[in-house]
Formats: sequence, C-alpha cells, structure tokens
Amino acid sequence: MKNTIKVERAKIDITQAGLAEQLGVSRQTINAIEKGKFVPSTVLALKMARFFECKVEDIFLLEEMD
Amino acid sequence: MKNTIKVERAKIDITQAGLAEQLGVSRQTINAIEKGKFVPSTVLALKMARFFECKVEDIFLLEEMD
DNA sequence: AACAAATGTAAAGTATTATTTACATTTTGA
DNA sequence: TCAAAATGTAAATAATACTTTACATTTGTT
Repeated sequence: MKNTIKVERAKIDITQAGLAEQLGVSRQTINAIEKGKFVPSTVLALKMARFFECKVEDIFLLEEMD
Repeated sequence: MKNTIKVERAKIDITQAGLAEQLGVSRQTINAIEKGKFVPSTVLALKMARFFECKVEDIFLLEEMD
C-alpha cells in the first residue's frame, strides 16, 4: 500500500504536526502512515481525503500484496 | 459511520458469502461490517470500492461521531 | 556555527479490526 | 410445508491501528 500524503501535504504546505492536529491524531501517527509503517483506519483515511479535497483512492493506492 | 454495502450487494445480486469470497475475507466479517459492528480496514474498504466499481466515499459515509 | 522547527524512530500499552467456530433465525424456492 | 440457502449473532483469539512518551536526526534560518 502506497500513499501520497507527503505530496498532498506539500501542495498545501502543511506540516505533519499541523495535519495531525487538523485530523485529531498524533503527529507520530501521521509520520508512521506517511512512512508506510501502517495503513490508517477507514475513518482516518476518509478524513484525510476530505481534508485534502480528494478521493481516498487518490491518496491510498492498493498494490499486489494488499 | 454508515455504509451502503447491502444496497451495493443488491445491485449486483451477490450474497454476503459471495462477496466475502471475492474479497478474501470471512462471511462474518462482511456481515459484521454491514450490520455496523465495526468499520473495515482501509485496504478492505478500497477492495470493496474496486469490486463495486465506485468510490470508498460512496460506500462509507462519515458521521458527526466519527 | 547555533538555534529552532520539522521529521524520523522506538517501545510499551490500549483500542479496534478480523478471524475461526459454532449455532440460531430468517428467507427463499420446490 | 419442508429443506436449503442466506443472514444474524456470540465468544475467544489473533492481528493491526493508534496513543503516549521520549529522544535522535535532519533541515532551514539567522
């Protein structure tokens, strides 16, 4: 599972901490997701998509292994 | 969190067991998600959207409480 | 260089997601 | 009506998501 969070963040120039605050999670959670440590819950994925004004599919990309 | 899985299933006339098989999860998992017992992982949500040929946002709807 | 902000990482613990097994109830069709 | 298929439910367990705390490294600015 790949994700484009770092790029989406760059587009609107927001830090991991800033995004975390907006989404109501810890900074480490954002960092871990961004680094591919784990995939967020569907609720958080939906909140991210809403925040970035795009689709969940635009941010989280299924791969063979998933 | 609401979901429209039952409706999507009805559209293409597939059973919970059939859907479970297609998605590679147990029938109980589909049933539990459909009944709102829990929200599936993002991976499973993405697979569902892909299977139903729609967006994750079309199936899973954020509510106030989420 | 020096400082601050941002990012990376780790470990321990809690909460949630998903599985298996098993059985009850409801719906459907012959 | 009777049987089979489909759905509902529950308990125990495993796997994963997320938090907190804490510290290290990198990056940007003066």
